[in-house]
Amino acid sequence: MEHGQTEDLNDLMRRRREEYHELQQHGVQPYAYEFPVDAEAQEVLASFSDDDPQRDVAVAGRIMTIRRMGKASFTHIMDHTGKLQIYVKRDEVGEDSYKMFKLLDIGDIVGVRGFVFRTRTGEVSVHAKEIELLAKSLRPLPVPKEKTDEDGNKVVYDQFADKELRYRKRPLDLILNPSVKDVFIKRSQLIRSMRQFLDGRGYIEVETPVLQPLYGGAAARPFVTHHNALDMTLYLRIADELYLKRLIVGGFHGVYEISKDFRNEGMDRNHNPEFTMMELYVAYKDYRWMMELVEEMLFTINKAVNNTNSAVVGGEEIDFTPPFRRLSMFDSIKEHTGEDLRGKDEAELRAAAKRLGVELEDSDGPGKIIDEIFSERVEDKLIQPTFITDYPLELSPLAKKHRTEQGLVERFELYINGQEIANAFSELNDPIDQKERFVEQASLRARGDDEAMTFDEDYVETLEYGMPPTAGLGIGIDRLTMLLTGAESIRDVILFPTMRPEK
RNA sequence: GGGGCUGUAGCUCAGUGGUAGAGCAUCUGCCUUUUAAGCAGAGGGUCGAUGGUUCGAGCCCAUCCAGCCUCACCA
Repeated sequence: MEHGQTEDLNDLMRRRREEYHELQQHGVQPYAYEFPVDAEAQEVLASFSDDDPQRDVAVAGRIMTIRRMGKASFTHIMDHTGKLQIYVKRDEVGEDSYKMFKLLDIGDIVGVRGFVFRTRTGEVSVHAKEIELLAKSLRPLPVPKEKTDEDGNKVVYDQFADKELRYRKRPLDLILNPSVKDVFIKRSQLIRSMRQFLDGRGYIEVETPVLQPLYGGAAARPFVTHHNALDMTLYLRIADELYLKRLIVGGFHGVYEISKDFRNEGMDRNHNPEFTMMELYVAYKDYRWMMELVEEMLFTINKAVNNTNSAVVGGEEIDFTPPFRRLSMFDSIKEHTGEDLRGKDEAELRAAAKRLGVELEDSDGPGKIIDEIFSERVEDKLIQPTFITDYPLELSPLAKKHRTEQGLVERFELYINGQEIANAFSELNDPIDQKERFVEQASLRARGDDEAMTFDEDYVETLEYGMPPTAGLGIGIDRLTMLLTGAESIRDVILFPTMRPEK
């Protein structure tokens, strides 16, 4: 795709290449080897004092604006902390340097040595004594114009706002829309804080296979690949669950993994084919214990990211202060629809769905009907953090039967802002029960449900050695990031979201 | 997969059938504290692609490609 690009150079790019050669002819190396930076934009601005205006600094960054006025010019450079104005005067930097400077463009990266001062119009700037080209930019950078109006509001003209281009050309997006970087800094803080939380409790971070001979642990269609030397089909993991629980059998008391999972399904605002999941398994604990851990973890993480007890999403303020509300699935449906589905058979459930205007497939069993009603009528009303507990058994082939409620499993999902953020259960550790569940899944698959779980004999065999009671948890990192940063699309929290190739 | 919208200069966008436009960016000239700097001038286009209708298509029609929004399914 990049071959032959020299033929397609438009005038702007041709011009920059000419400048590149011209600079070389004047003995200027267009790509320097290093520059000893000793100050950053934000800090220079913050620490300036009119009483002591002669501080010398060496700063470096990308040229974002240039205003040339004959024998003197102003330029803004941007480093990783922000923008800083540079004053370049011919009589100060010298004739050769000023000639070099005139060959520079928006997008070029420069190093500047000079002293900090305040201009006549009041902007703290660096008065350049030396300016040095560090990297020539050969492609035009669509830098938007900015103005600060009388009320101090920043007005941006010709913003780089095309979503397709922003996702395809993320480096440009990061340069031109600096607030994008904040989201990914927060994402990093989120993951770091989660690790600290889990490490602090002594859980071990592990790595399990991405390439799996059998995929499992969730209901989803996989990506399929092939290993040449073994001549076998391998699947990209859809979840880590079964491997992590093997490690609990192996004697780890608590393991977690922050992993990329892959699901071969539709893409939209909430789904990317590859996404990041944290899964945690802790021996001798159940799902009730896990609720408390989740509350505490999310409160801690949000505090680390947003420095408050809450986050704002879509105009709603989400309060992360524990404890979160706990509500059984049946009670949540009763609360939001008036229908009490407890103990109802399939015909009664279908009648309730009809009353509520929830459409069903003929093949939907009782568990699926309850889930449909919940999804349609309850889910999006759960704005503040709410644990929905005790799910129908058919929907949860890896969860343990409820200790008192017939037909249910000990499972919870945490809903925040109408979205599922966490999924957890008391893990099924009875190998005989587990085998029966897999058989049930296999029959669903035979009936054409291609999201039904595959029968993992090796996993059942592992359970037969004995797995302690275990609590398991999965948290979607991308969605949690969306929640904590107020992002509206998963593509805004993934640096390089999956895109169809151009052309 | 269904529905809606979009694709024109490097960027943001006008352009309802008759010689492709604006602002910014770029280039030339002037300008030594400017800040959407300013003034004067210049260059820049396979109008997403292919086919069709027409004397004539950026515009109308069809198909395709890509994207966004939305609904359905999924974390």
